[in-house]
Parts: sequence; C-alpha cells; structure tokens
Amino acid sequence: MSRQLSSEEIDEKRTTLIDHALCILETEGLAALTVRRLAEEAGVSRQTPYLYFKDKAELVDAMRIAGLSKLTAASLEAAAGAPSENYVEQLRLIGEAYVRFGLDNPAVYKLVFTPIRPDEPPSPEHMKAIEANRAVAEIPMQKAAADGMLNLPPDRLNHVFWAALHGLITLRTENLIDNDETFEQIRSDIEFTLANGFINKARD
Amino acid sequence: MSRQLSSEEIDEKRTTLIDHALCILETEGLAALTVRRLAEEAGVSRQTPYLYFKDKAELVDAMRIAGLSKLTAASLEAAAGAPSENYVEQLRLIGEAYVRFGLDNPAVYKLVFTPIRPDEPPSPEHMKAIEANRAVAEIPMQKAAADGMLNLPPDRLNHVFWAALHGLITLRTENLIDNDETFEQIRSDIEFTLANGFINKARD
DNA sequence: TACTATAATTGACACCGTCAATTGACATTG
DNA sequence: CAATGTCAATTGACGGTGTCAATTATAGTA
Repeated sequence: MSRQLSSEEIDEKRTTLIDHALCILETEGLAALTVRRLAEEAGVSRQTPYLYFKDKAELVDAMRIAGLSKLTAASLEAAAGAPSENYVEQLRLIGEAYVRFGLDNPAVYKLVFTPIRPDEPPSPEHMKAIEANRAVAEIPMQKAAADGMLNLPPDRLNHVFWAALHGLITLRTENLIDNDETFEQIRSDIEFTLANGFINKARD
Repeated sequence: MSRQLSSEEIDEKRTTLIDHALCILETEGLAALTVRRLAEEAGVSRQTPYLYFKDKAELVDAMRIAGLSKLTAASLEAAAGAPSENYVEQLRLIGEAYVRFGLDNPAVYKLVFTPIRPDEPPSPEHMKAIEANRAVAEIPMQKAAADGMLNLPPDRLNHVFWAALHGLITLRTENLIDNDETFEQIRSDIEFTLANGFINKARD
C-alpha cells in the first residue's frame, strides 16, 4: 500500500467507512458519531477518515447520499411487487416501503432529509439523490395522470404525498405522535385523503 | 445578591438566558449555540448558565417550551382574526400563522419539534406544550364536527392537517423544496385536499 | 465591623474536529 | 540487491466544547 490507490480501492474504503458510520448513527445516535469513534470502529487510526473525506461534513454528506440510495432501492423493490398497470397498488406499496424505512431507520432517515445548514442549499449530489427518490413515485403518478385519474398534475400530487408522509414519519420518530395506534390511523387517513381528494375513479 | 434568590428572580434570569439563547439560535444557527457563547451574550461568566440549568440539555428543553409558547400565541392571535362561528376561516388563519412562524423562525421551529433523542419520549412539559399548540386548531375543528361538516373525527383530521403542514415546513426550511413557487403550490394543494376530501360543505 | 451564606467566577479535564509533522511500507531504479 | 522516493497511515499538537470542583466576591445579619 504505498503506490497510489486505484479509484476502486478508494471507493471501497469510502463505502466501508460510510457503512460503519451509518451503523454507529443508527445504533448509538448522532451524538456518538464522532470521527475518532468511526476510526476505532473501522479499525484504523484517528486521522485516517480524513484521507477519504476532507471534512466531517463531507463524510456526513456522503452518508446522506448512501442512505438515500438505500431508501430509493427499497421503494423500487416494493414497487416491483405490483404490475406496472396497477399503479394505484404500486403507489400504495411505495408509500408503505417509504414509511417502513423511516420507522426502521429513524436516525438515517432524519439525517438524509436534514442538510447541513437550513439557509444554504443541500449539495448537488444530495439534491439529485432526493429527486431520484421522488421519481420512484412519479412514474406511476404519471401513468395515473395519463389515464385522467388525477385532479392535479402528477408532480404536484407527488409533492403533497411526499410532504404528508414526511411529516408523519418525522412526528412519529420524534415521539411527538404518542402511540402506534394513532400513527396508523393518521397514515390511513392520509391514504384516504389522497384517494378521495384526488384520485377520481378510486371513489367508484 | 448574597441571600437566596426569590423564585421570581430565578425565573427572570432563566427567561433572560432563554431569550438570548433563542436569539443566537435563530441568527447564528444551532452550531453557534454554545454555553460559553450564551454566557458572553448575556454578559455573565462561563459557568453562570449552569446555576439556572443543570445541563445544556435542560437549557435547550426550556428553549423548546418557550419557542412553542410563542408559536401557540401566534396561532391564537391569528385565530382571533375571525369570529368563532366562522371556523373554516379560523382554521385557514391558524394554518397560515403556523406556516409563517415556521418559515420566519426556521431554527426555532426545528428545535421545537426535535426532542433530544428519537428513542426516548420528549419531556412531559415539552409534550404538554405541543398538545397545547395542537389544541388551538382543535377547537374550531370540533365546532365543524358538531355541525356535521367533517368526514373524520376532529382530532384525527387535526393530526392529518398537522402532519401535512409540518412536512411542508420541514422540507421547505431544509431547502428540499426548491423555490417559493412550488412551496406555495403545495401549500394550497394541501388546503385544497383537506377542503375537498374532508370538509363536505366547503365543496358547495 | 466581622461573619456567613450563597451568587458568581475561575481552574482543570476529557473529548471533539482538524492542521502539521512524522513514520512506515512498497515500487522503482542504479 | 540495496538505495531511493512516494505516498498511505499514524501520531503530535491546538483551540474549542461541556462541565465538575475549587475559589472568589458580595450582601444580609449579629
């Protein structure tokens, strides 16, 4: 290990570090995610992570993108559970997978949707990863729109869908919605709202 | 100042510290909110805040409760802008004030709805302050329900309302919704959803 | 005026992110 | 094969953080 590392090797070391970091984050919380702790977990020395990430901020941003790609993969897999003609069921499955991911990985979910500073925009890669995630639901939405089933343009409905589910997950994982029962109630109420308010033919 | 301070004096010093802390938080961000920085801002010495809060965590929790009471006050004031018979307009005004507060005080808004650790529940006072805030909208909701205007129990509709607006504000202040135009669109779409999906007579 | 209770400050420590200097292991070259 | 050079990796050092413990300052009382 003295000559220059190949970019594959670098990528591999980066993803190893990212995975360890995500693990620490989810099991011990954000406060425990320190560069020194990560180094220890990965069995390297204090400063080694700085060879692969210029900052802690850059590390965390890479974690966001990795987390998002996991979320997107989960949604895609869920969508594959229904034929593409049945876009209503696909949407339901996507929403279900989205919520499940948020509840199962609360710390990662939170990180993924919390850029560094509120006033400055997220990194371009981060934004791109978010749009890729939203695109998963947009495809069946567009099919629904093409069939004349929506009262709104598909991207707008998708945004409403997203905002409602995001708010729901956030409030639940922060324990601001007290118990699982009311959570499930709100969840089904949101589904009901979208179906009744927007998807015309679903009312028949 | 040598004999024991009265509880009024203690309260006053506490609120002074809290106000300075909220100011630092909103103008310079969470990272700048350090105990030493707060002490400097308040013109006292390093350790003085610890005379009035056992922890930084306790200080921050007090900030949450103070922030929530400002939010609740803003919503109440907004609701007073319409007669109590006109609960539909009251709800609109409350939602508007809620969103405005979130956009105008993003850091405080975020803090207020972000308890310490996701797995453990928020402090009882914090939870009580949140319920007090939600109660503002529940009163007109209950009137609407009493008039048979709702398709759902008022508290359930209120939770959906809350989740949707919370998600919207969160995504916007994190700059995950790109511009003000799409933000306003989603906002009005949410209003539209609730009106069309749940409030029967609003469709006439 | 001397004493005492307590508000307020200062000293010290472990931990943090990170810059800079050092060490160590390999590939090349004479 | 030994010397050299290049980079990966480690260790040293610094300022900043939260916070415990010891100290100082101040005001009411005897």
